[in-house]
Amino acid sequence: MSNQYYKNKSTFLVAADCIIFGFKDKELHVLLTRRPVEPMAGEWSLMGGFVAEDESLEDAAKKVLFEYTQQKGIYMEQVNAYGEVDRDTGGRVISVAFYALVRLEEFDTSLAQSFDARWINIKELPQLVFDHNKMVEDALTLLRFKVSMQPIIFKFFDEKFTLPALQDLYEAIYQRQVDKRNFRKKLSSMNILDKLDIKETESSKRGAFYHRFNKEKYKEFLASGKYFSL
Amino acid sequence: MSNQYYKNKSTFLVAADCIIFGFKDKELHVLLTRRPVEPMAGEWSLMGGFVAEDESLEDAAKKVLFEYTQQKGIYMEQVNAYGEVDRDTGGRVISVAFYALVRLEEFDTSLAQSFDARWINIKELPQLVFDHNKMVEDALTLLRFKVSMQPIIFKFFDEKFTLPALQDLYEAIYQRQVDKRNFRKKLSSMNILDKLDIKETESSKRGAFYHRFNKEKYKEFLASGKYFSL
DNA sequence: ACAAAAGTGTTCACACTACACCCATGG
DNA sequence: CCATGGGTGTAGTGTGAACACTTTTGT
Repeated sequence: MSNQYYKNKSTFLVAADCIIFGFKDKELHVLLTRRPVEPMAGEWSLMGGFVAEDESLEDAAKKVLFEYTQQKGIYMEQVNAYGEVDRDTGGRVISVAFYALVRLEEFDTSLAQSFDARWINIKELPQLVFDHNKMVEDALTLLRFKVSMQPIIFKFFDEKFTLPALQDLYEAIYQRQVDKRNFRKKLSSMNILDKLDIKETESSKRGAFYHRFNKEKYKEFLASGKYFSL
Repeated sequence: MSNQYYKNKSTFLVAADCIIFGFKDKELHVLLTRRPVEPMAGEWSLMGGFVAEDESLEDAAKKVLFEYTQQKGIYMEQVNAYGEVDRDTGGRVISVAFYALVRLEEFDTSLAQSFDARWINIKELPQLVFDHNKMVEDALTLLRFKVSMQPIIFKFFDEKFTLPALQDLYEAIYQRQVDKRNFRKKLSSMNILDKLDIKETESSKRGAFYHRFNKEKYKEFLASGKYFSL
């Protein structure tokens, strides 16, 4: 099928590696696994898989995501391609990294166990195989940028969330404390959330009202010429 | 050399495509060529080349850059990897795009002619082969972001430049007019430029003083806890 | 009654915007 | 002497940061 001018060129294994972020215990976590194959078998690693002939890079990443989370429609974004000659000690592999945001409320922990996978606090990241630490670093940089520009922070939650939890997540992503009055003021000035009548009462006695991201309100917000900023 | 677990996996042609930006006639330009090979021979295309077995992705992009510009030490940054199954109609090719900033003062135009290459105003971008238009779009988005955050705008110039030219470039990158007093105020507040005693007298009668980006001053600026912002 | 987290407004400093005139020079 | 682009300061407005107390409720 390949054109004649494409002959005699080197070909490469191409992998899709996923930096799967989740929010848990007021901290940002990454899903890691013990690498199942040689070389470096047993070492901490990102979730990954090789790209197949009839798959796009995104398809390959989605396949990996679904395999380990069983969630569909996960928010995903490409980070970068990594292509140092010796990056993978098992052979020449070009790897394309994607980060993904998963909703931990609906995460099946038994799944994780069958893959020897664990949610690791990003503040306690171990040494990972190959250049995976660099991938996580790059993914975090991109995540921070995107969160500040687009309403993707809500994708960590399954529809509804409390403002204290949202703030905890924000603080976990940026690793810095923010004033809750200022945080709430910024959110309410955008008018993109619905306050529900229900309270979440597990993490406090008084209880915090649930809120919901309202897509319609967000469209109006954009239409008024403003830009999202957190 | 490849590990046994890597066998029986599909391999792919991998290309490095370069979005080469330059500043000319008060407008941002991209270096394009007439694609020399089938399919789509003769159509407008970015500069690109296949990655070789012993090259990193960056090496491959640098090779392409050097081939078409003969400049070394060009500022270069990865944009994204493109891997749709049918993106290249000549075969399955994964392409990694890089943007680069070249100094047009020292560009050898005879070179460009021998490659059938031309500097095209980004406001008049023609239809390009495959997904190259998307690549340029993504590169521009990234360039704009980076320029606003890091002092890379100076890499369009060969050491010295005038403030009017710098502003013209800024306006060309963002496609919007800015007030020259505000623009200069922001620059001078950072104190990262040296004003030279020489004037550039070609584009005006009075002449505009040359300035130079001062790396040492910039380090001090960063050390004082401030962040670059344009 | 008290501990623990939720919720709420105001003030101040700084950064961004808008805006208009004089200067130097070549022709 | 005039046309062309280079160079300069100020006032007003909006945005981000700092800051403390009251409310609710389970124990």
